Amino acid sequence: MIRIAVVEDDVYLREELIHTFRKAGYDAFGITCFQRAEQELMEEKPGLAVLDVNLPGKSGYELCKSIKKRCAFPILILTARDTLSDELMALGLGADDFLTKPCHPDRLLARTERVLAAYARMGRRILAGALSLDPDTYKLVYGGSFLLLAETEGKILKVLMEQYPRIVEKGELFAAVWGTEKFVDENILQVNVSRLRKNLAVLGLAGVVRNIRGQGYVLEMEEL
Amino acid sequence: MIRIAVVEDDVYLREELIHTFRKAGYDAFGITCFQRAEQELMEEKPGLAVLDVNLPGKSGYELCKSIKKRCAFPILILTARDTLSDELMALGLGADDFLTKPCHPDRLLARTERVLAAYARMGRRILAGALSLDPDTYKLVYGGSFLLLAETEGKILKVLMEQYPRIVEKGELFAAVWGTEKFVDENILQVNVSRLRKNLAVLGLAGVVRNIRGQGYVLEMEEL
DNA sequence: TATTTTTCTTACAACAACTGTAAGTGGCAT
DNA sequence: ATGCCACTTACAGTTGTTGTAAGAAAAATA
Repeated sequence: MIRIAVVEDDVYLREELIHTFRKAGYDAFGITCFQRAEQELMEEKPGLAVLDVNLPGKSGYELCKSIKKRCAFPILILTARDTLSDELMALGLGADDFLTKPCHPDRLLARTERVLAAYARMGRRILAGALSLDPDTYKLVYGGSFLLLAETEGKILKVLMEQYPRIVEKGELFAAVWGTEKFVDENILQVNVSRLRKNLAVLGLAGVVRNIRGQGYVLEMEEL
Repeated sequence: MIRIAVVEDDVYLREELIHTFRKAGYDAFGITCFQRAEQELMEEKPGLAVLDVNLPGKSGYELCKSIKKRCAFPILILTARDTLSDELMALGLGADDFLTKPCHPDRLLARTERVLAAYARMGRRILAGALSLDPDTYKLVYGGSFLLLAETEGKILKVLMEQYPRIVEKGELFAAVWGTEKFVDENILQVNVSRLRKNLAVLGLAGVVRNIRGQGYVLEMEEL
């Protein structure tokens, strides 16, 4: 069953949204601790998130922006204000759709289904900055062109993207790629990072995989 | 430059839309012959199509539906009526977004960019019925699961999907897959079709690739 | 039913791509 | 200046993909 996170401070509206989703067969749940909303969303990894932009504390727009930088699930923005600039702002932040309160259940569900169908059809992807990686084929899409990575290189990049923008220790990489913390040969990682870098350079992504001496590897990108 | 097709019967609105797109750096053009709109769209293969649903003759909804069955470009529905049922209908037909007239240029461009970004990010795909194929990796997505095809099998399926629901002659397949009409060994096609079928069966797609004795192969699907 | 044509299936060997090993070079830090 | 860490290139084993070959099954024709 598809899980949907509802981030909304108004109790009544939140429960109504959750109820609407549950009746339609989704596994909806509310997030009430807005300080930890981002963290919770990244841990839960729902199939979709509905996000009120008028949250107390951190702006919902900020939340949307920082989630979209590295999340793989779609986000529906919900707002009371119905101005064009709000809508443009939301879409500019990478939201997948924009709905105004009050919102008819049928409209909510229609938009939800459309977004989910689009995501399902393209298959799941891992996003980090402007990079988009298919975790099954290791096809990396960036700025209109793409690159097909070999399995090992793809796995390394996948971990780096999932953890972006964190530094990933070499032990973690060994665990994720070869299934063991205890790396027999330190060199094999370097060989594959080297190959990965050479391939990324073709896309104009030279210098993106950086080594932090004694710590591990990071993805480093300026652009969104 | 990205090409945008505008299908709208009102001259003024059409020119205004085209002008808005051109000013934003798109290569927009109008389609006026609505009888041939579908055919023209399939030939032109624009990067996006804006479609008025209140066209003379064939309903815009019908047009959207039949295009979406086998097109790979996004469609924006434009309508004068602003009822919920119109919107639900449009989204149900597979439209990528829904806008009401009159539409502010900024909103139009924002929605356009969002849809194009989504398509660019997922990379181009070939659609036929409920099947979605990545023509670079030959990853086939269907109903929540997926399958990675080998190159030759993928090429065959790609041609069948591109031509869906037409029957494809064996000569065409040889031309597209091996680059020659004159097939040295008739058998190699059968071998690969056989392998393709076996793989498709895993996804529950047994019987989808059909042979028409003496003519060629077709995709046959009931569902959307 | 017998015969011919077309299509389908399985096994096998050549080939290409990917992976890890090995060995040596380069760069950073104390 | 020395030692450690990171990088690069070449090579060989392994894996998966491709086309060939040969025979079985199915459909049309007589």
